[in-house]
Amino acid sequence: MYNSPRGTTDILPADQAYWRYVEQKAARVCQLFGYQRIDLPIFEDTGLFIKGTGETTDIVQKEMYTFQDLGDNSLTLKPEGTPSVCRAYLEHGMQNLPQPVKLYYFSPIFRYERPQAGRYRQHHQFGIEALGEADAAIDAEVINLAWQFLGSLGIKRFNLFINSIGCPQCRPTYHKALREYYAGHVEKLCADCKVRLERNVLRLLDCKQPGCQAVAAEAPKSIDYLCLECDEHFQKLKNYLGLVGIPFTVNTQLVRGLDYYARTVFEIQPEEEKSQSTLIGGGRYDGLIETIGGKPTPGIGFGCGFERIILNLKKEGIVVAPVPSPQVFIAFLGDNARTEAIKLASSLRNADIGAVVTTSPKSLKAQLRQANNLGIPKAVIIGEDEVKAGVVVLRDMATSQQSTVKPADLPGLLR
RNA sequence: GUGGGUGUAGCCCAGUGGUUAAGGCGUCAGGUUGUGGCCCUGAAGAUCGAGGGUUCAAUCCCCUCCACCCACCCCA
Repeated sequence: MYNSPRGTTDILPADQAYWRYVEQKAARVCQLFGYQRIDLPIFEDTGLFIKGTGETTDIVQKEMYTFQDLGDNSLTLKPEGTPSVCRAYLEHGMQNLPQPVKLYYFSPIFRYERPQAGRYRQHHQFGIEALGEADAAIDAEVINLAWQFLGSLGIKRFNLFINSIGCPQCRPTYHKALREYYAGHVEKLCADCKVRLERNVLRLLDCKQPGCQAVAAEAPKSIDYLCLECDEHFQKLKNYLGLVGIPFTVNTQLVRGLDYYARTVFEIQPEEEKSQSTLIGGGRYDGLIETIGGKPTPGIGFGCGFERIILNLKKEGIVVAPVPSPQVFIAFLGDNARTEAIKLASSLRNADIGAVVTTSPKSLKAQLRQANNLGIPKAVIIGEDEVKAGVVVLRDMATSQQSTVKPADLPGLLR
């Protein structure tokens, strides 16, 4: 016996309605905002992530599924979507398209992590990216799209948090201030944070240890150190969000784990926050495309985990429409009827009507039970008498009403 | 990677150091001759997560491993 690999799950027929629902809502909201679908490979050259995602990130340092293929190339199963999209943007000369280029994707994502509720080694993301536009209006649009998406799913309680972490011009000043501040409080920090102080000061801000939180609460805030341009950008973003009526909270301790973020970062959380609860996370990555070999090009986007969305749909008791059943079940009695049943099913399908026939002969009782269990609304019954008369019996499963009809009339009656 | 909890049929679960491991849901089949959903009856389905150990004997005790859940970490 084999099990699915650790941290992976099978998406069974019983759950498909949720997946299709989320996918359809996502595609619809993207269409409403003018974002176009792009599908990308699930593995990429390892270097793309080392450079793009960033060498110091946890993702690159300890979570990638990296392997050599038979041609001795180092490949990596996508640990996130953004670098792939940027690679495709460059590879296909999308700088020459009207800017911004607005894309969305669905992709499995692979990270070697310890599985937990809402955290998997293979999960599925819906993501969008807007490339080639620096104006804060696009930041607001991306956030707006995320907001509308959650709303369209019927999820009621969620909150938006935003922050600005500055740009390469102003961030050094802030980092310096942060380091100086923390230098005075080293003794109060947890072991992890002492390491972070050396490696990635920003991360100190979102440590969950009570001692560290107390220190972080008093720490200098990035928004107080923004350069003129970054500050203006952040003010504009807030204005645009107000314009479309999206409530937000500025969380000055919001930092994201990827190296490439600049200026805007944001997260959407369900109201009752738990440890693996972030529904949507994103931000601006103006340096990324240059890092992977393009001309300096601004970009912003977000990622959204299907599994967590569906967890919340279920938690909020949102009922989704089931994947529709075929319209008709064809029951037969005897070999001659069987022949007719198979031919009839085929011709109904050609007329775009879903039809199911029992594959091995069974009692009529068993066949109707099967129809019932499949949720099929109509049954056609063919016995020897019907074959002789060239008719069939049409039964409505909900009302139990039956009538004798000509096979040729069925498409009209069933459609 | 660290710590804690759990692991009995497809699902939910009872149970015991020793003859055929209980029940519910679901599945399948019957309840007379060609009719589903309710009800009744019956059947199939479990090497009691895996491996090792203790014991005359282990699903139950011990160890290891694996998986899932929870927290840390990280993130979607």
